[in-house]
Order: sequence, then structure tokens, then C-alpha cells
Amino acid sequence: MSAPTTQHTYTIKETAALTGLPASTLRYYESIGVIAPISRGASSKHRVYDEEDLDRLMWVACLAATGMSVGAMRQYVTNGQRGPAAAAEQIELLAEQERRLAVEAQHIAVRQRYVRLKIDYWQAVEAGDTARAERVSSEARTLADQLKRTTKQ
Amino acid sequence: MSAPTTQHTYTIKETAALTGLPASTLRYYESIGVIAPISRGASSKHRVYDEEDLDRLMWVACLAATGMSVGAMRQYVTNGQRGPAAAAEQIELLAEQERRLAVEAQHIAVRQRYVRLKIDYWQAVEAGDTARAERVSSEARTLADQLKRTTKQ
DNA sequence: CCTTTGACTTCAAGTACTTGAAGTTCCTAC
DNA sequence: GTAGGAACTTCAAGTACTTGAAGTCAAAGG
Repeated sequence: MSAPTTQHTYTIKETAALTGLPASTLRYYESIGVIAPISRGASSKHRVYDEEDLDRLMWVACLAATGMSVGAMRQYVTNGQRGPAAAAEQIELLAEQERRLAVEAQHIAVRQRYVRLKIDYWQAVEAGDTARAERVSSEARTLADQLKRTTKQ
Repeated sequence: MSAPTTQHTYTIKETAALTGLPASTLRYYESIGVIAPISRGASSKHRVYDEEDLDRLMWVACLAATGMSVGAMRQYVTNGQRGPAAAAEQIELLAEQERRLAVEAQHIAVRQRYVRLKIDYWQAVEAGDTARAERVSSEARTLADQLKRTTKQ
């Protein structure tokens, strides 16, 4: 709506909110060299993140979300630095990551279904609706069976 | 299709697949008392999980997925033991957990969008399609702006 | 100018898994 | 029955954060 470029720097708190990584983890990643040292405020020691830092951190957050070790992340990030020559290779890495994130998303989805079923169950119990409680229990069994099939493939 | 009750026991590997928790974590949770000791095979030392164990572990997995400490999980699990008297309380706990899982799911979703955008970008670059690359970059900026709005609320 | 409030800083210690080594058990196949 | 391989077991050591204490800095109000 207004200017295309809104703001160009972020505090650690804003960065944490945008990347989904806790501030403590942002500092930790910097301390062990997963990301390059972040520039500091002119008259303060506070970290000042720019758009490019945000971008790198989003990528790191994606990698961390699927259980990649910090050593491996360091590798990936430094590899990412060398120009656009390796576009195909980049795409391969990204595609792999997409798959891993999909698995992670499925785990969360299963847990959400589980919690919703449990809520339904207890609501039925509370309402004394035995029939509905049993229906929910049988749905729970269906969920378990689906899981068995999904994970067996 | 066949009998309503399929199988009543599971190995640690099956349990890991169904709950989404690594086998090492299942053993760890048992060792520190987050879950009660699992019964062992008649002639082996191997753990044998039953449906009830599975149910408890799904709940623990839900709690762990949102960063709950093992101390707190221990609390929640033992609380869950005392009968259906506290249905309302159970529902409250479950609803809270549902909210936390939703946040977690959003984090993952954002990361998926990020990775997909990056793939689009590199594919455009690879194809020499500068116009498309720029369009994708602008979409990335839109994503960032959306994040800012979402997290600020 | 001074104080307060809240967000930031570092560094050390704690927590939550994870991995590896070394050994046992299960299962299938001869 | 016994050989081989996969899957299990325990336990100790490592990794990846996380938390807490103690102090610094920025902005707002008196």
C-alpha cells in the first residue's frame, strides 16, 4: 500500500517473532557460528538484524525444525553464500527440506487430531452422552489404524 | 474389515512410528518417570506396549511438541490418571494444548511457504526468467509483511 | 538531570534429549 | 539346531539448547 520497503532493521525480539526461533537460540546460533556475527547498534551493544539476516535465519529455522545438527546447518549456510551458480543444487536442498517439513507437519497434524478427539470424548462424557462417547472412541481407533497404515509405507 | 480389535501390543519401533517420538526418547521418558515402566516380553527384556501405553504416549507427545518440560509432563500425566471426575479440567488442559499445537503448526506452515518461495525463486533464476524471479521476490516481501502483522496481534 | 521500566547484554550452569559402544534376543533360513 | 542379521537392551558421554543471575542501555516521566 505505502512504500514497498517498510523498515530495514529489526530487534532481536522482532526477529524471534518473525523466524519463530527464541531470542536465546538466535544468540546461541551466533555464538557458535551457525550465522555470521550480527551488527550492533551505534551507541548500544544491541543486535540489529537486517532483511538479509532475516532471510538467512528463516533458512536456518527451516533446517532446525527438522532436527538438523548445528554442524550441518553451518555447512549448509556457508554453502548458500557462494553465488547463484549452483541453482540446481540449491533447489535440491530446498526440495529435501520441503519433504522433511511435510513429515514434521504431519506429526503436528496427528497430534492436533488426537487432542480434538480427546476433547470430543470428554465433552461427551461430561454430557452423559454415552453413545457419542463410544462413537468418538471408535473414531480414535480409526485414527490409530490410519497411522499404522501411513507409517508402514 | 476384519475384527474390530486388530493387535493389542506393539514393539518400541512400532510405538515410535505411531507416536512420532524416537525410540531413544521413549526409553528416556520411561527412565525418568514421565511414563510408568513398560511391561517386558515373557522371555526377553524387550518392551511391550499396549493400547493404553500408546494413548498415554500420544498425550505426552502432544505436550512435548509444544516445549513442555519433562517435570510438567510428569505432573500432567499423573493428573490424567485420576478418573473421569475432572472432565471439565481435562477439557481445559486439552484446549490449551490445542492452542499451543496451532502455534507450532503455524511455525511449520510459515517455513513451508518460505521453502516453496525459495524453490520458485531459484527455478526462475535457473530458467533465466528475471521477471518471474522478481515477482517471487515481491511475494517473499508480502510473506514477511504478513508475518509481521500476524505476530504483532 | 535522575529514576524507573523493560529489553537488551554476557556467561555459567542446568535440562533434555541423542549417540555410540558393547552386549543380548528375535527371527528366518539353512 | 545353529548361523546371520536386524532389532532390542543398558549405560556413559556428547550435543543442543535453556535458564538464571548480574549488569548495561533506551525511552518516558518527574
